[in-house]
Amino acid sequence: MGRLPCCDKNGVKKGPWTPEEDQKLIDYIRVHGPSNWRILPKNAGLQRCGKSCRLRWTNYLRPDIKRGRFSFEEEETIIQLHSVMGNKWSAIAARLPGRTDNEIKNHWNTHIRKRLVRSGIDPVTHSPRLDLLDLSSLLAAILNQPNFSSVATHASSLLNPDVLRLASLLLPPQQPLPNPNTLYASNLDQNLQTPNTSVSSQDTQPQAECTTPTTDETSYFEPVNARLEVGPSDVLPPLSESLDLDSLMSTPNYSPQQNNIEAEANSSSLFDFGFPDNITFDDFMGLL
DNA sequence: AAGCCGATCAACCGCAATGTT
DNA sequence: CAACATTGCGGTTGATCGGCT
Repeated sequence: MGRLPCCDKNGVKKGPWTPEEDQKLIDYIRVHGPSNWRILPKNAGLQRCGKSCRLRWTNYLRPDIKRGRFSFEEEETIIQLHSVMGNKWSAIAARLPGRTDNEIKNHWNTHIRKRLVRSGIDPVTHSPRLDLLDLSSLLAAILNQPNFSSVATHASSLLNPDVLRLASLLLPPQQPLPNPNTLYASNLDQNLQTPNTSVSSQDTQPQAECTTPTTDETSYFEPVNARLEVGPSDVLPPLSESLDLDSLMSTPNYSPQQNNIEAEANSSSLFDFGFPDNITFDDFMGLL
């Protein structure tokens, strides 16, 4: 079917709104309510398209809009909801009173997504991106430290355990990995459960322990025998796929069906540790 | 001081969904 | 039921600002 333009382009102003225009829109809606956006600009004395008026109202002028920095709780909620809903910004906004879909979308694209990428988490699948790091150089740098044990302990609180485990796989043969079971012998006694076995990047389940310092640290260095049974090709997609920069930085179409209920639960635990109320998400990520 | 560059976010565009005649 | 109107949504753009050289 044919579509008429949403408004007559002639004589319709575009670009940033002036305070006078804002006031006209507010005054009109205060009296008549937000309805029939097509005739609203004409009745309100605005040289604007109805669509522009609606956007200005819903995204900026509405009295119930909360502005300012996103709190950590809000950001965590966004991450959790995005892991389940994907780019359904309006649905996410519906769960965050006072925030608009546009605001959440902008915040995701400019802050959250970049930081997830930087910390090795795929912002689309919310699972660790093992392909983002120069793993062998990372691990070599760690191993070259005089006090490897302390460095590893520190790094383990920052890095995805799967990344470290994979790094051990990718190490050149001339750099034998110190026996992790010795390094973490004291911890093994407390961690008798079955270690993680799969680090497939195609596994869409978020790795909850990724940034959680309190989880199974011994899994970073699970028994060598187990690691030797798989090779890098078993845990990484082909390079042509994994190193596509566009795919890293873009947010492609996303199917919520890819994730199951467990993904929702796990994603929420991504940042599931004690967090002071007076620190923001920005502050937290700046520490990493 | 000027120019460059990246980050941010308000606003726009196009399409899909929904409502109305 | 088709045609059209309206609204909602997500992706993208571009103006602006601050930091850096």
